[in-house]
Order: sequence, then structure tokens, then C-alpha cells
Amino acid sequence: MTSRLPIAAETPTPSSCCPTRPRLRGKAVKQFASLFKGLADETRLEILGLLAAAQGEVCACHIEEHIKHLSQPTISHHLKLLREEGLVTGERRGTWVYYTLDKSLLSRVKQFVEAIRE
Amino acid sequence: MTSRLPIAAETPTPSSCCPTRPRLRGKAVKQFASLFKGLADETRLEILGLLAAAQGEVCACHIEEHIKHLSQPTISHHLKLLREEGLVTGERRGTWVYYTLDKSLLSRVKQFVEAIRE
DNA sequence: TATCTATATTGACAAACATCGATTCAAGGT
DNA sequence: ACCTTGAATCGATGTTTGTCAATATAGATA
Repeated sequence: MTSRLPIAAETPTPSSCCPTRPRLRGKAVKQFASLFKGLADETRLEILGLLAAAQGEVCACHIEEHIKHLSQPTISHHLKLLREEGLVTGERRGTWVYYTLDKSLLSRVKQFVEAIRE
Repeated sequence: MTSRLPIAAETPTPSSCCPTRPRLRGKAVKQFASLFKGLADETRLEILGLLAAAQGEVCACHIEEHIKHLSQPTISHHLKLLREEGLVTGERRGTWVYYTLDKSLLSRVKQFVEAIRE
């Protein structure tokens, strides 16, 4: 009977190791998950990297030109997802559509850093 | 012939609107996409939020306790993905396995912010 | 050894996603 | 009107992903 203490004699209790309130809850979890889903694709990151470097508008034709290994419909599809997620905006002028990085991208990512860091 | 200039008379040329070098390329794109895939799930974000708030170890049993709407194998699966992505570390002590948030999470996210911001 | 508990693994399945070819839509030029 | 070009949409397809029930593994206790 209890000749020696096991490595972890005590069952871990919530009071011993668990936070009362997690740092990501409810709506925030959904919003960040949605944001990161938008960022969780190589093609979309390439597009964002292009727009960030341009510091302004880039027309869809140039985006397609840079991402040469994918078809036009595929890139259009990714642009749509980025628009819906609010990470870019697209404006049609004449024949062309010009895309711009939305500032909300950086602010939302920074919000995540703050939420985790507390 | 050319009675008046159309809204966008000139075809957008790379030199007019395109950056010479995008801000996310090659390996960096892959690494960030992999990171964001790890973050692109509500359950995994909840787990990370728990670990962040705990500021230390949390045993798997408490994680499962907090995320009550999912089965134990499902949570174990997410913990595995987080481990493989280097976002958490797990250490077995006796019967229990204790998880900790890896510091690399914040640094990697901040790297992304810097890359986009230039 | 046998047994109990905590965690991980396996196998199956449905839903979500990335991709493409074909088509459509929008706008300008002839 | 017609044609041309840039971009979006549609429909189909193969892959990835989240989930669970069942089972296996690791470690402690008896």
C-alpha cells in the first residue's frame, strides 16, 4: 500500500492547472478560424504577397500572370474567397478589375497575437 | 478614331502596377500556408486559447473536458496536428499527457505580419 | 498477471476544398 | 451589330479534412 509515490500521484484538477477563462471563445474563435481558413492556401498567400508588395492596385490579369501554374478560373475563385473574407477589394474599371489588399488583414492578425499573448 | 479616351485606355503593364518581387515566395509561402492550416479550425483555436490562458501545462483530460461537444479521439487528433505543426508540445508524465503552447506560434505569426508589412 | 484509466491509433464516412474545361458575362473596339 | 478580350460562373472531379466508433497502447494499481 502506497510504498512510494508514483510520478503523478494526484489527478490533475482544474484548479491546479486549468484557466478559468480561455483566451479565445465563442465569436472570436469563429472569426479567427474564418480568417485563417482564408490564409491557409499557398495560392492565396501568393496573391496577398503580390498585393502587399504593390502597395496599391494590381489588376487580375497580372495576378494570373504571376501564378502561371494555375488556370484563370482557379485564380478567380481564390480572389472571390479573398474578397468574401474581406482580405482584398476588387474594383472594375473598364475591362480590367483591380485588386487591393485590405488593411483589415494585418489588424486582424495582430488582434490574434494580442488575444494569445493576452 | 480615338474621339475620346476610354476609362482605361492603357493595358495595365507590369511596370505600371506590378511589383518586381512579391513579399511571399517559395518556401515562405509553404511555411505560412502550413501554419495557417494548423490555425484554420475552431477546435484547434480553442485548444490554443486554453493553453495560452494557462500559461503552462494543461493535461489532455482537461482539454477534453472543456471541449465537451467532441469525442476524445477527435481532440486527440487535433492535438496531434498541433504537435506536428510545432504549435504545442506534449509531455507524458505517468498516466497523463501535459500540453504546452509553443512559443514559436506567436513568433511565426508575427513574421507573417512583418512579411506583409514589408 | 490481471485490471483499470488516460491517451493514441485505425478505419470508415461525409463534407469541404482546390482544380479544371466549358460557358457566360461585361466592356470596348471595329 | 459584331467581334475581341478580361474576368466570373458553372459543373464535374479528385483530394483533403473533421468526425466518430472501435480498438490498441501506455502506465499505474492491486
